[in-house]
Amino acid sequence: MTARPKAQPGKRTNDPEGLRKRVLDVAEASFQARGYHASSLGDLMAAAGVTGGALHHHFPTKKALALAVIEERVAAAVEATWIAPVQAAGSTREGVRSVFEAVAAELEQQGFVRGCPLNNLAHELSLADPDFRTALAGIFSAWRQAIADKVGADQQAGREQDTDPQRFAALAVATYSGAMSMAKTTQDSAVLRDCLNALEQGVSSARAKRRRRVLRQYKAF
Amino acid sequence: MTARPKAQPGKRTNDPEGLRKRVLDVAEASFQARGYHASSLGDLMAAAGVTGGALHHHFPTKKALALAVIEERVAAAVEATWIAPVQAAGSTREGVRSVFEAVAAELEQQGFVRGCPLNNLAHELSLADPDFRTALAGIFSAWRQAIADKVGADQQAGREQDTDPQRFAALAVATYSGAMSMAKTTQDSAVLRDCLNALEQGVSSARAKRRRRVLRQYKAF
DNA sequence: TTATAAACAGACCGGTTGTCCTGTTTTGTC
DNA sequence: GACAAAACAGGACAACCGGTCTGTTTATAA
Repeated sequence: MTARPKAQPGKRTNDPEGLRKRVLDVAEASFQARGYHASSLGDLMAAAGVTGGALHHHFPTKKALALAVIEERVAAAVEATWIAPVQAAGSTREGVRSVFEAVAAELEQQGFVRGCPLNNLAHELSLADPDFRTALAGIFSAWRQAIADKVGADQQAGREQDTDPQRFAALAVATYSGAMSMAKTTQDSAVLRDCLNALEQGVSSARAKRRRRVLRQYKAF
Repeated sequence: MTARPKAQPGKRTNDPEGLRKRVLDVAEASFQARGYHASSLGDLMAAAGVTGGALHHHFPTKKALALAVIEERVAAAVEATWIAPVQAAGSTREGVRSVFEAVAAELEQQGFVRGCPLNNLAHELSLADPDFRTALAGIFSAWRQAIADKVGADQQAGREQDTDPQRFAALAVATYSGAMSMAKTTQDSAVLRDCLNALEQGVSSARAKRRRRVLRQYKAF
């Protein structure tokens, strides 16, 4: 009865990749639901079924863990939720609409709004540490650029001629971010549809504006 | 040498209102810059020059302090920054434009983006506590309603006939919130102007759309 | 097998946090 | 001036946090 080797002696199996994934899963969920500062490493260890030694082996500090969550998980979430669907869509407008509707539908099905992972962490960590801010800003930049590129592709196809790609991309990202912020606070996803409709009314009427302008040019000749 | 009455004996002056104001000032600034969880009461006490007993007398818990900051300071900031200027403006569009430009100019002058007080706290606290969420949601609601009412006033003056007040208000609030989020993360206020320009292009061309529609009606006759 | 490093376990520690508590001083009221 | 309540001072404390440390087990390669 000198040394008690845990429950069963000698039944451990090293699985560094699996353990790392488990930790990231738990951290991503907890950061999303409770935020960075409100998530203690003790809670994460318990939720992931991981000891302190193992956690420290993979992520030396809490900051390193958060940085991994941002770079691997949050960036991937933005890529999967926004960038890929927009790129795959027939047009920027269709892409934006499909994302808004998909997210709204998902929120309504869940009945609970956790908010945008990127914006959640961005608000809490952007001013806390330059490394956090840089990582988060990079994701925002990629997100916005993907939409701007899509507008550019539309324009090369003869559409959206009087839409400024960068400006529209900023508007789309900002509208979604802000709508998710309101949806999270009010716990009501309806604001997403309101914003989408208002956004589309403006964008679609931009086409009308262009037609009228072209019409005037023809008249002028 | 039994009891040592601080530095100078008997030179205290009670100033409950002033002390309370000082605490709220410091808390508002710290919550804005570092967030709720990252702001310790010890830091706030030191910054405000207040002892633990005095702080506890006015704000029994940290939550009570945060609730006071939200209800008294954040709500007032939204009122002063957004609601009052929009109500005072000649039109909704002018009001929104003036607010965006005023904030952008202020940020450029400061050279630093701290973000929107309401959104900062909303992201961190909405899911943390129902009382927080309710208080924050109320501010969002008042903000949005003020803009919607202004659109309604425009419509009674014969303008913005095909603009949905609630939808446009949601879009304006969301765009600003999201733009501030990006500006904070990138530490660049330019995105505010991008969003404003994109927003105005959409909104102003909505007028064009209506004119065209009216024109068609006349042609039809 | 044996050497070697990676992977993991688990206790430990200094510092911090929010809150509470007791006591003292000031203020208002009769 | 007496008295009660409000305002304030400041220490104490238990819980918790993140990080470190030592030691053990597992995998890898020679």
